[in-house]
Amino acid sequence: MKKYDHKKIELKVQKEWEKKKIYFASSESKKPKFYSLIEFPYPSAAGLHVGHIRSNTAMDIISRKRRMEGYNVLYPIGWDAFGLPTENYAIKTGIHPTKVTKDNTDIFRKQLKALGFSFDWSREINTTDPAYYKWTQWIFLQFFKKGLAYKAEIPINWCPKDKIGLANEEVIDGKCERCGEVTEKRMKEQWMLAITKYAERLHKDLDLVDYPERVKLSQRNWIGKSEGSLISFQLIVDSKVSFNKKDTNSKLKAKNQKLEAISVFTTRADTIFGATYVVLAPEHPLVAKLLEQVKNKKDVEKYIKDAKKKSEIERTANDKIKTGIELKGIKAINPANNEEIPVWIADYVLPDYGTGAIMAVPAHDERDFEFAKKYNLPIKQVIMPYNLDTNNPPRQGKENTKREVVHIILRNPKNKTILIEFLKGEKWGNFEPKNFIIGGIEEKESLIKTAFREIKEETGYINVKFVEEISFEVQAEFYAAHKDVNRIVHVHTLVFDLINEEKVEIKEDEYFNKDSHEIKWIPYEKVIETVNIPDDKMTWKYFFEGGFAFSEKGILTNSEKFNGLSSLEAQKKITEFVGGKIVTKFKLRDWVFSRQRYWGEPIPIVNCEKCGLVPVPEKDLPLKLPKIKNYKLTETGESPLAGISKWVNTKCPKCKDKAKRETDTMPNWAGSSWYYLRYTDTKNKKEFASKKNLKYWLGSDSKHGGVDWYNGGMEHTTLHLLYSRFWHKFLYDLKLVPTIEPYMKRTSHGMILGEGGVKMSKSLGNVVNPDKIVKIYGADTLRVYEMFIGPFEEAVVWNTDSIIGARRFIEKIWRIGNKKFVTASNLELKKLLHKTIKKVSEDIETMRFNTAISAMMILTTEMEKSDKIDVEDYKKFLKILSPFAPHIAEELWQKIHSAPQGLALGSLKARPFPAESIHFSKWPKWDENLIKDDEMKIAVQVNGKIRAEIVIKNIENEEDIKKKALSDQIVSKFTAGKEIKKIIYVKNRLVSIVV
RNA sequence: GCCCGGAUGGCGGAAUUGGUAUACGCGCACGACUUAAAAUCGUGUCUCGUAAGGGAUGUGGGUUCGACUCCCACUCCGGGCACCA
Repeated sequence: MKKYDHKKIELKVQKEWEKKKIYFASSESKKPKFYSLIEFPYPSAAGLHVGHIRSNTAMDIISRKRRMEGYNVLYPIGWDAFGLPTENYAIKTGIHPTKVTKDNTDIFRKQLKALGFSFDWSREINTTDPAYYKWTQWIFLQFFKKGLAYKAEIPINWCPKDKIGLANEEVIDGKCERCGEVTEKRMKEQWMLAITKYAERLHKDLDLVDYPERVKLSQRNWIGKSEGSLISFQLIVDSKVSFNKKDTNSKLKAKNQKLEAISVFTTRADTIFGATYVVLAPEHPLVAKLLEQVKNKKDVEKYIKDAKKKSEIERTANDKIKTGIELKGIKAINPANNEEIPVWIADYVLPDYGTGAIMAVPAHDERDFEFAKKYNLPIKQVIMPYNLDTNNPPRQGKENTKREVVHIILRNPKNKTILIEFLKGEKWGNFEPKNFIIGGIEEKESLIKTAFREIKEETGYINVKFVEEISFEVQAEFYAAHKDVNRIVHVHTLVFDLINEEKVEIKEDEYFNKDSHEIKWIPYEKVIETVNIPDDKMTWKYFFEGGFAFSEKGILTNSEKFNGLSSLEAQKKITEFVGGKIVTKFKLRDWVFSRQRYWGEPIPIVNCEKCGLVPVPEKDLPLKLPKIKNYKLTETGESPLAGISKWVNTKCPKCKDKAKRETDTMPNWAGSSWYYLRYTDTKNKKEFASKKNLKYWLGSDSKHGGVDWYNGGMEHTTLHLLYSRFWHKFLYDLKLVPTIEPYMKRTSHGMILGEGGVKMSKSLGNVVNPDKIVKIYGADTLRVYEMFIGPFEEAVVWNTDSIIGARRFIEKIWRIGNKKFVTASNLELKKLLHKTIKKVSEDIETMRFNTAISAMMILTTEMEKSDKIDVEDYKKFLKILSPFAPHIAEELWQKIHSAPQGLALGSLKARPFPAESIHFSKWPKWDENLIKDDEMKIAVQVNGKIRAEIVIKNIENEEDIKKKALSDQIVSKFTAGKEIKKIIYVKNRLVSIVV
């Protein structure tokens, strides 16, 4: 037999496939359809990346398997060719982007064909083709007509180097995603798409689709849905400032001096009694109005001006210190308790989230806390942590008793220690508490008086001095064994200092005596690790660190009639009480849709002085990009199109007067937002795709239809994937697509990293050239290698040295083809084959390609050893191999069909394609009976340690197996003289003996 | 800071989801074939120990007859978000 020659085989097979157009997907078929999709590549000058090959091969394997399972498969390919790199290249070289794109796609096409992907090349699309972008523009006009595409003067992220406005998503760490230049804010009139109108549906419909959880999660986070309350705070002229203090009617008059009310958004209405000030964003529209009433107008104006000047980097810097300024002479009224509280302006409040104004609750919000500390604003606790004692939880059926309790931090300031009580014995179950001095408050007794009494009773110290009450209360619930009741205690913590060591004798009783009770002085820094009840731990931390914001939910305190409610209950009740409204807000912003660049779809709108923004009539689409000589950017930030007066100056489609064209182009996310729809009907001149074809390829079940399987990168989760879901939903609303979601199933490949575990990049010089690998090892080897390299959904490191393993596997398959085949079967081998069919069939579905290949490697090793291979078995093996290594599988398949039985294949020259392609043969089924083993080895454990291995037969019952295990020589050595307590038998796995 | 991943031999990675840890591949060592080399095939390859046996899945604890797998605390690495009230 001739040596395996990948070059000859692969080229021949590929030509044959192309000639017979075997991957052509007809939209008229009785077969069930399967639409598999990869993200179409951007045809960069660098050529195909090994990462492209990874995801393309994976979906190729799935597509090929589906064809063999009888599906009519659409596996299309195209080019996402608009965008900056091509344009920048054009600027540098003067070569027209169209030409650059053509050259690059030619290279990509050749490379992809060399890898043997089963794309339907007749459906190739290109986003820069006017026949394609005609429909991108057409869809944009539909957005415009529905009022979802609009122009707005907004601060945009401006990259001074690329001279382009960027969407928030394209700014990474305040820098341009493409060139790394620090971006700045600029006010600019931009085209926007109202994706926020779809926020709720984009969020909710994730329930319908089969995406990886982490993808759903990050989309949900990006959309950022939160439910909260809108609450109005009445603003008034500060009574103290405006009126003479002697005026007895000052409060009344102040009430008459009502200003505007401000609406705040909060998710924590339960904390409103702790709202000690309100804050407006510097950009808040009300600020200008209020300025008239403000006493410190000049300072406030200066602050606002400075805030605007700050760059994005400065505003979002990690260690940014919060700044703000009070609006003097103005107060807000907290609607919960009618207290007058100050009004501030600060840039930590974002203008475009919620209402651009907040109620600040420093005790329960970290940002407000930080701000309050800096400007000495009051901090008032209204939420108590709720500590359920897990060592000693409340018991069902026991009486619940409420108690006010005081915990005392008794300090010895001389040696910086505090007193901790140690309770011993089993009074608290098997938990031994270590805590501060604790005492219940007797009726009508003050906290301080109680504390003095408890200190004396429990420690004997009499000379102590009250220092302060910690403004951090806690609620705890536990079972009090000595009283047989459940306790709900409200803990107040007081700090005392020891003046001297003078003591009286301690009275002992049953609960409280020397044997069970001990007191120790613990240094400050050891308190946290010593104390073991959560209440004291938290309170100490609060005291020692000088306070913190407790931002979790809990139980209300200092909130008048709402005291004792849980946060959740209180949110609704308080919102109602203050006349607020429950609303939903989203983090998602509208999509900035303009780019001031040349190489994109022109926005088909005409600016007419009389008629305003007028859409280009649909019959005039596509609005083609004009040919220009100079792609250089304008200093004004306008698109290069603005310089082509012949193109810009046009007539208004409505009134026929002189008008100017829109010169902005669309972002490169536009073409990719709907490309999967065009694939269903690439040549259609009347519609972006016919309803018939859409219905065939997406399905007619609106809730459960769409592309069957879409694989792509994690980096597109919040960009492309979200954008295209938005477009699709919009088109669904226009009844132009049959399903509410574009993609039924989404999977994500991991990146291929360069050697050393770093990203492949030109600058690091670790980019692997796939052409070279294909030349040396062949496409089949490269495909197998990339699938074998590691788990598909995780990042893997490229290692050129390991490719040889994949090549050896392919060569081994070739050598097996040189064996003499028989019709008699080798049962052991047959069994292994069927196990492998099962494994490969299942692993492909879960994208565990690496273990599928591993199983086939084991099978081929056994095949090569065997001198009897049933030709039908070998054919089955070739079938399961064929999605992974389609060329060699096809070649051997064709040889078998031209070989007389019993003859080594190698002696024959295969006529090309005497039989139908292997890729349309029937996917083999495994025989369950052949998979079962009638004899197997299982392990025997004694006390959890593996001691022996026994052989059992399928037919043996559990008792026999246990007996066999016990009678084993080695096992009996370990069980000798010991009592057997338990024997556990796990079917077909092991016997575990406990002695 | 928050969210999501991850950590297993010299290396890439397996482990039926709680049941014989290290499958498969790379590398390495030895052997066969060869005048020789390459290729190929075979054998071995976590670790300590002559053996019996012991120890190992980032660290420390826990649950269990039994833990890479579950729970708690932590370390390191990768990715995303970042004042979203």
